[in-house]
Amino acid sequence: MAVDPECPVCKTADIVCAKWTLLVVRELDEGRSRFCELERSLTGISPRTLSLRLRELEQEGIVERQQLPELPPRVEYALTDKGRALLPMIEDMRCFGERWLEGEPAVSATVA
Amino acid sequence: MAVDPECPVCKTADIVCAKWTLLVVRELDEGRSRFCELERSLTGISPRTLSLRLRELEQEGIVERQQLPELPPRVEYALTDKGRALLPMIEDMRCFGERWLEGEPAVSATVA
DNA sequence: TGCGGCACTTCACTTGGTAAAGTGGTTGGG
DNA sequence: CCCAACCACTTTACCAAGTGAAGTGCCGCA
Repeated sequence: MAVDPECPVCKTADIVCAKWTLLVVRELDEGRSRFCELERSLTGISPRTLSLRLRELEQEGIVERQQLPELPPRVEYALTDKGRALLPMIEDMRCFGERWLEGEPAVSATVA
Repeated sequence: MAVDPECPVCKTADIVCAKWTLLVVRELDEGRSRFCELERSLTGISPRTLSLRLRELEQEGIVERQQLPELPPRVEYALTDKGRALLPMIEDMRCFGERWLEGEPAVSATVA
């Protein structure tokens, strides 16, 4: 997926532009969470995609996977500092969406 | 591609997470540009993808397409205000990339 | 007159994401 | 005691997005 491995913007885009990535991060910002909890709050995500995304994010050091030593063994995911460094982007996107994408999906001019 | 049409973050992600989108925007922030110039500066993009992306971005009101009345008719693309509203995200991504993605693509721990 | 540039489009192919079902381990209920 | 359900995922088959290479129609220039 990489475009220019030298360019910080490209490298970041390669990570965060995979579908659901930012939503997973936003969800984990609410607090550590288990697989099935994420599955429930991210309505529409397939377990396969969630699984892939969590593994990628773990490899990138953006989320931390913790297998609790209980029985049955639950698994919890949490954001790392690196992961929290993605939050400003999400905030920018929220602002952009609220300011420029209100209601209609960019149909015609709202001139009047 | 849409996930939750009510959520500003999702709606924004649906636009900016298409491949090359942010790079096109960044390129146009350098000044208005023509199709083949974009093709040359965005090394690796296929003309099909560039064409699709420009059309989508035009529909969203993020870029402006201007057919100059010359012969042969050149076409120029430029950012709108809405398009410039995406620049903070790109800046965040650059920062993130520089701070957290230096050099290695997240191989192993840099603990020491 | 034919060569090259511009602004794309078309086509065949690969990759990424989805939906639905399945797996293996672990309780809890009848 | 055993069947159902829950958890944390995989597997499989499919569809959509992006790629690479080639092609199109228009033009100007030598």
